[in-house]
Amino acid sequence: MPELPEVETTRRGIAPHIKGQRVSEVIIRQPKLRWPVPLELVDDLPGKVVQSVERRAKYLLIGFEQGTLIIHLGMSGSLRIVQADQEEGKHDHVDLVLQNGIALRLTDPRRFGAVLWQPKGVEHELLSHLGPEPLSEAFDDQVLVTAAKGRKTAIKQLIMDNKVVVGVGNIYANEALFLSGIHPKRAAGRISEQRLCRLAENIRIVLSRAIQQGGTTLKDFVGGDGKPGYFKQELNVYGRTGECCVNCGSILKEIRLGQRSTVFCPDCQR
DNA sequence: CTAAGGACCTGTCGGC
DNA sequence: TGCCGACAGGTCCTTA
Repeated sequence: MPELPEVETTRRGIAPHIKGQRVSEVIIRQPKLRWPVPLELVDDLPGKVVQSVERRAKYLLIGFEQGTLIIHLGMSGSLRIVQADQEEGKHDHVDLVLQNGIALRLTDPRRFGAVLWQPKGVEHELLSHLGPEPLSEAFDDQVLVTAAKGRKTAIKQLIMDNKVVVGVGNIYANEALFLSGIHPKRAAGRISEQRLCRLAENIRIVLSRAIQQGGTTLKDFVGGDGKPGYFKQELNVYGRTGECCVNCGSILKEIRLGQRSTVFCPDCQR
């Protein structure tokens, strides 16, 4: 589930519940995630106070005076606020129990997610080579132009490369390319500056609109009733293979690009 | 340096 | 109904 908009929605949802709270207990039921969950957290985290809840790319950063708890939701992860005594489900791997009686609970069936600890002072290796945030000023029009120069890579793979720009997942890569009228397979180096700028703009638009959508279901999400419904938004191409293009009516096609499903309009996207 | 593919996991769905 | 393969919103790591 988690693309950048959902991670941001999660961040906004959990922040008010955990910020300023002291950790009373850490429960690790399943340490085998993408990387082993550091078991020292069980002994070391209790007593510490959550100072900040931030996001970098799709990583959630829970800041303490002594360091940062890094959480990634992988492909199937979600974080929810629950009552600390709520019975755990099959894939509820980690609980951060807080002194106010609630717990931040990580659920992740596929276990591609991660929970890591980074002591204060040094940036974590995973975060140190990331490109600019797509919704920050650092993602200006030059970013794609520079990154695309001389590259033969398919443009879709370029915008999904975290070293170029972070947070553009499969769904929104497809959508942004559709809005820009660019064929996903087009060599990045063979796209005009003007079109690359349009693509950058559409990445911003698509992501911020999705965050707004996530925001509408924020309440339900935090209440523990379910997941954010942002993806109910109108997707133009993703998941619509074989259906009609909303622009021209042609049949949307699906191909594989770097093992990922890629949907586009063969007539609108060149 | 770039590019391509495998790896990590479980759950679900479509076809036979 | 049951089994099997393909596929799913991510991304690091190895290999060429």
